[in-house]
Order: sequence, then structure tokens, then C-alpha cells
Amino acid sequence: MPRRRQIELNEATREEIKATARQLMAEKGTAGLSLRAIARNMDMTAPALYHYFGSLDDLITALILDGFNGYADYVQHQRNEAAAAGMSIPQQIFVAMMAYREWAVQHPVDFQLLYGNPIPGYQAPTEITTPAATRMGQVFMELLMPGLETGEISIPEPQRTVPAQVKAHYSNKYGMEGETRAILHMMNQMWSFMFGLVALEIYNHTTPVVGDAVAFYEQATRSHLQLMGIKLD
Amino acid sequence: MPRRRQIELNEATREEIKATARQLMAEKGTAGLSLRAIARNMDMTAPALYHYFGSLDDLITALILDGFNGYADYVQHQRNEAAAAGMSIPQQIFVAMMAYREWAVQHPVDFQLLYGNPIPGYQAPTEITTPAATRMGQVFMELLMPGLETGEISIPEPQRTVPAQVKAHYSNKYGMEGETRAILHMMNQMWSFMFGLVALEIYNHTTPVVGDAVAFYEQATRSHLQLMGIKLD
DNA sequence: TTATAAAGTAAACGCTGTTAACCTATTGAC
DNA sequence: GTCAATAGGTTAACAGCGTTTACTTTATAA
Repeated sequence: MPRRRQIELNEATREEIKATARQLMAEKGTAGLSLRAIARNMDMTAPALYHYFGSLDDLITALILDGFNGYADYVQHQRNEAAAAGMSIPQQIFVAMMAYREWAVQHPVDFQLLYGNPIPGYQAPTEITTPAATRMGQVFMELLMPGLETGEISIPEPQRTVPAQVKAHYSNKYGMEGETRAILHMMNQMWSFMFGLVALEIYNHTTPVVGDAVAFYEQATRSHLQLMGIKLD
Repeated sequence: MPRRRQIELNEATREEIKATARQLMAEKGTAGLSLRAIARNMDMTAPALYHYFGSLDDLITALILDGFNGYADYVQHQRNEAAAAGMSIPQQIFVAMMAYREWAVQHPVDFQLLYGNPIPGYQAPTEITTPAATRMGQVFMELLMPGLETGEISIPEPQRTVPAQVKAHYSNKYGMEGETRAILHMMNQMWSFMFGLVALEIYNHTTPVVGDAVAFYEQATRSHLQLMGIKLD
């Protein structure tokens, strides 16, 4: 049986491997992710890594999990600071949406890892990644729901209708009904919009078209919030 | 100097290579794209392909170009049919947006090729791909601008403000001013939303969350159009 | 002290893109 | 008709990749 200290050493090595992987990806893009390159950077041989990760895919999954958590942590943290500064809920939502873009711009490779499929042959095991991916939704739900109660948010008419099949899914899977359900539905659409803006920018489809991606994102977000009945004043 | 017939033969082989590449990608995902696999499927050796494409990257660029064009063609065609059937401009916009999703769902690998970066080390040469990518925007601009004139579209208040830097870029690059410029700005945001919805579905982040991706997309689109002042009646 | 498990190695397999050297058949020009 | 040129193909090779196998070393638990 391995001792405590050994387990800690093993865990430390796992972290070092992931850190090296992230560094390589930051330098050379997702293409730079290779077991042999990681091993080379760590003065080891590639097969040794198999003592820490069952395969390259397992390593990627671990990186994705860390990514989702770090992403949600960052947005949550920015939101918390906004709350501590006494900002209104709509303002906190705006801050969170700005944070959503900031993280992606600062970690473009991680973003591609999370929401693209940049590694040949790799398919993320959704049963493992989905829980971590869902955390981001919770951050926004924790803003939208109180906002609805305080009256700072009023769901606009076109957003009140939820398709029957989707309605059923929300009820069965999340146990959500009524206005709470409508808010979840609205959040999913807001998320899609936000994601679309960010993903297009990360993949270089935005700047050539609008010139200034930051200004575009900021204004698009403001307009979207207003149209969604979230009064930024 | 090569003769006409030789040039045609060369062109035919190029098309056959691309077709084989598309077939392999459809079967095994973007990971299945490999020169050696293509050559194997064509009963050739890999180096022979270098007579037709300078490198794997060149082949990918050609596939991307075809993809953007086929994508725009499909959406344009669906829009034309809707127009021929006497649909209103808002309805044509709705049809075009449905078509945008349909093509992506039917060609998920191509979609990833166009808007992701699934090939290790490959970076799309934007000066080549951007013109083809922009065609899609034209399809929608050709709907929004007449819609504005007929009064079927009225730009909502929050959409009327365009950030200064973006405004300048629209003016300098596309020579657009006033309401035309506002429509271009709105179109870019509509596109982002549409893209977000579709990309999340293609990368399997939608169905686990909303249950029925088609119903979700349809309703989200309707709601978005209504909020954007496009009256679907 | 000794059996065991963890952590490392080298060698090999089959895959990849790409290059170099070479051959063959068709073509254009004289 | 002859001849040089060129398009289109071949094989062999290089360096890289993930992964497996067999083997060694080292630290630990009993």
C-alpha cells in the first residue's frame, strides 16, 4: 500500500505534467500537446507518463476538467467582487459576461480545448465533463433568479414561451417550473449568444469584420441585456 | 505547357482527392483526415498527392473554401425557395436561419473544419478564407436591407447605438453609413447568436441541457427575431 | 530482511507528413 | 519522326507521434 507521502508525490507529478502540457499548448497551440514533448520537457521518457495518466486522452480530460472549473471560478470571482462593490444585479450580470470573455481571451487554447475538439481522435467523455461544464450556468442562474425577485429583471414577452419538449426536460432534469423555468430557458439563450460572440472572436472571425472586438462585445452585451429585460440603467 | 485535356484531368483528380477526404472525415471525424489514408483509399501512394496539393494544409484550405461556399449556397438556395413561395422577408430570414442550422447538423465535420481548428498545426490563411466566409453575411444582408425599406423590420432602440470604433470600421471597410450600418451591426449580432446556438449543438453542449435541440433552436430564433424588430407575424 | 509495488528505462510497432531520387508515358516543338 | 520536357507516378527514408512490452531500479510495508 502506498504511503501518504508517496500519494502526495504522485499527485504533485500529475500536476507537473498538466502544467507542462498547458505550457506547451500555450506556446504552440493545441497542436503542441504531445506526450513525447511533455516528457522531453520534464526530462523523462514518454512511457513513464503512463504511470500518471492512462493515456493521452485521460490527460486531456483532466485538462478539460481543470479548465471548466478555472473558467467558472474566474467568472464567479469577478461576480463576487462586483457584488462586494455594491453593484446591482444587472451590473453584476454585465461584469460576469465581461469576465466570460476575458478568461477566454486570456486562455484561448483552453477555450478551444473546452468548446472545440482540437485533438485528433479525442472525444470528451460527457458524463465526466458535463458536471464541470454546467457550473458556469449556475453562476448565471444565481444572478438571474434573485434579479427576478427584486424586479430588476422582467422576462420579456417573446421569452415567456418555452417549447413543450424543452419544458418537459427542464422539469424532469432540473425540477424547474413556472418563472424559474423561463429564467433557465432565457439563460441558455443568453449563454448561446455570449458563447457565439466569444467563440467567433477566439477563432478570428470577429476582428476582421467589426474592427474592435472588445467594443463590439461590450455593446452587444448591453443591448442584449436590455432586450432581455435586464435593466442596466 | 499542359494541354486543355491535361488540365481537366488534373482538376478531376483534385476533386477526387477532396471527395475522398470529405468521405474519410465523415466516417472518422476530422481525425480521419490524413494524406496516407486518402492515398490508400484511392489506390495511390501518399507522395503522389503532392502533385495536386502542395501539402496537407493546402488540401484543408481547399476543403474549407468549398465548405464556406457550399454553406452559403445552401442557405441562399433555401432562402430563394422561400422567396419563390411568396414568403415575407421576416419569414425568409427565419427560413435562412433554419437552413443555417440544417447544413451544420448535416455536415458537422465540415462545420468544425470551418469554425473550429481541429487539425493539429493547421492555421487557416484568413486572407484566403475570409472572402468565402463573408458570403454568408451577404445572404442575410440581402434580406435585412430590403426588410428595413418595406418596414417589415424596425431596428429596436438598443440596437441603434454602434460603438465609435466599430462604426469607423464599418464606414472604412464597407462604406456603410446610417441605418444600413446599423443593420450590418445588428446582423453581426444575429449571426453571433445563431452561430452560438449551432456551435454548442454541434459540440454536444446543447442536447444534454435542453433535451430537444431543434425545438430549442426554433423557439430561440423566433424570440430573437421578435426582439430584433423583425416581425414574423 | 524480504516481498512488493511504484517509477523509471529502452526497444519496438504502426501510424503520421514530407522529401529525395528515380522511372515512365504523354506531349509540344523542331 | 525524333527529342527534350513535363506530368504523374513509384520506392525508400526521416523524424515525429501514441502505445505496449519487457526489464530494471528504488523505496516502502510487513
